[in-house]
Amino acid sequence: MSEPVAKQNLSAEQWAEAALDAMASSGLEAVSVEPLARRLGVTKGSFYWHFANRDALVRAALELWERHETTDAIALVRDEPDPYERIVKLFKRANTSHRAGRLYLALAAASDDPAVGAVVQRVSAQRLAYLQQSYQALGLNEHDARLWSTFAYATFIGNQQVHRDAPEQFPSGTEFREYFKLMLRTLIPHGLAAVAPIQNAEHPHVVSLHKTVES
Amino acid sequence: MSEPVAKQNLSAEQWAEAALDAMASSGLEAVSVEPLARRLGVTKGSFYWHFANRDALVRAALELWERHETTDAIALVRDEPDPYERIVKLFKRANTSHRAGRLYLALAAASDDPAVGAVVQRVSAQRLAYLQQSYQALGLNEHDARLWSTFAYATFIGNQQVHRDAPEQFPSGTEFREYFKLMLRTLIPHGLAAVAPIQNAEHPHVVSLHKTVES
DNA sequence: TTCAATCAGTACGCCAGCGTATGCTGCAAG
DNA sequence: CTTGCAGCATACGCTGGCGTACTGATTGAA
Repeated sequence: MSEPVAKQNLSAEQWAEAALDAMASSGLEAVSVEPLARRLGVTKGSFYWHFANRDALVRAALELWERHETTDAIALVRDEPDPYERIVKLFKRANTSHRAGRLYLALAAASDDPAVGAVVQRVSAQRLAYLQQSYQALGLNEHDARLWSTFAYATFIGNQQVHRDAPEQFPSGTEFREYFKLMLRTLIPHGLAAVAPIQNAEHPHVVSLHKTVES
Repeated sequence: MSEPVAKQNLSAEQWAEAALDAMASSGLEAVSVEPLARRLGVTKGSFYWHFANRDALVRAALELWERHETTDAIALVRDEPDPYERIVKLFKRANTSHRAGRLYLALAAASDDPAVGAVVQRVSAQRLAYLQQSYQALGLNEHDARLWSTFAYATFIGNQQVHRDAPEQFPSGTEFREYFKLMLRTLIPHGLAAVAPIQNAEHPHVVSLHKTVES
C-alpha cells in the first residue's frame, strides 16, 4: 500500500502479508515475485531465500488468510452469548471490513486454482456452519437454520460484490444504515426465541415463525 | 467449449464468443491470443486479421456481453406485465443460468481494468435500476424500492458466488427449491403491495423489532 | 483464367516474470 | 580479527504470450 519502504531483514510472514495485500488490490495474478520484491524494496534474491518458489509464497499467504479468517471469527464470537447479537456482529463485520471483503472476493475469483479453491471452500464452509449454528441457537430447527444462514451469507457476500462492482449504486451514509437495518430485520427471524439468551443450541419453546417450506 | 474444432473462416464475433467462454471458465487473464487460437484450431495469423490486438478482442467481448445482458433482460421483461412475476423471473434466471453467473463473476473480478470496470458498472446499474423500477411497480415508494432492490440484487449475486465457492454447502435439488421460495417470499414484499400502494416498507409479518444497531 | 480480397500459417523479435547460480556484506561467536 | 552464515544483490537462461512481417491458400467476380 505504501512506497518501497526499505525495511531490513524481511521475514517470510511479511512476504506473505505483502502477497495478501497484492491479492486484495489486484488479484492472485498480482502475486508475482519481482513486482512484490520491488514494492518491498528488495530483489528476488531475498525472496528465494525465504521461499522455494512462487507457489510456496501463495501457500503461505493462503495459510495466513485462513488463520486470520478463522481466528477473527472466533474472536468475534467468544464474548457474545446472545445469538442475535452474534449474527448482527457478523453482519457488521462483513459490511465493514473493506480489505477483508476484497480479499475474499479476490481469492474466490481465483478458486480455479485447486490450492486456492480448497481454502476458499473451507473458509466458506466454516462461516456457513457457524452462521447456521447461530440461527439454531435462535430457535430455528436445523433445516430452517440451514436455509436462513445460507440466505444471510449469500447476502453478505453479495453486498461486498455490489459494493465493489457498483459503488455508485450502493447505499452509503444514512441510507446504508437504513439498508443495514432492513437486512437485519429481514434476515433474522426474531420474535422467536431471542428474548432469553440461549447458551446451548437446544431448541426451547419454539414456534415456527416462518414455517418450514413445503411444495 | 470443445476441442480444437477446425472451423473454417472464423468471424470476429466467434473470437469474441470464445473469449467470453475463456473468461467464464478461467477469468480475464485466460483471454490470451495464442491459447485461444489453439482452442479454435487456428493460429495467431488469423487473430491479427480480425483484431488489432488483444485489447481490441477484450473490448469486443465486453461489448458482446453487455449487449447480451441488456437484451436478455429486456427480452425477459417485455412479456411480463405483472411486476411480481417479473421479479420472480429475474430471480429464476439469476439462479439458473450457470454460464452467465460465472461470466459476471469473472468480469467483476477483473474490474480493476478500467474498461472492464466501466462495463460491469453499467450492467450492474442497469439491472439495479430495473429491479428498483419493478419494486416501485409493486407499490413501494422510490426510497424503499431502492433499498429492497439492492437487497435482492445483492442476494442474487451472493448466491452465484456461494454456489461457485462452496458448492457443497449450497442447497440443491429439493432443498434448493425450498431455498428459492424462502428468498422469494422474503425478498418480495407482496401481500402488502399488489393491491394498495404502500409507502412504508414494513414487513407485514414482522411484529417486534429487536432494537437493531445503535444507529 | 486471372486477380484481388479474405483468411490463415510461419517465423521472428521483444518483454515480463520465473527460477538458478553465485557474489557481496554485516554481524555475532569464537 | 577472522570465520561463518543469514540476508540480500546481480546476472543469467528459460518460457509464454504479444505483436509484426511476410508468405501461402481459397474464393468469387470480372
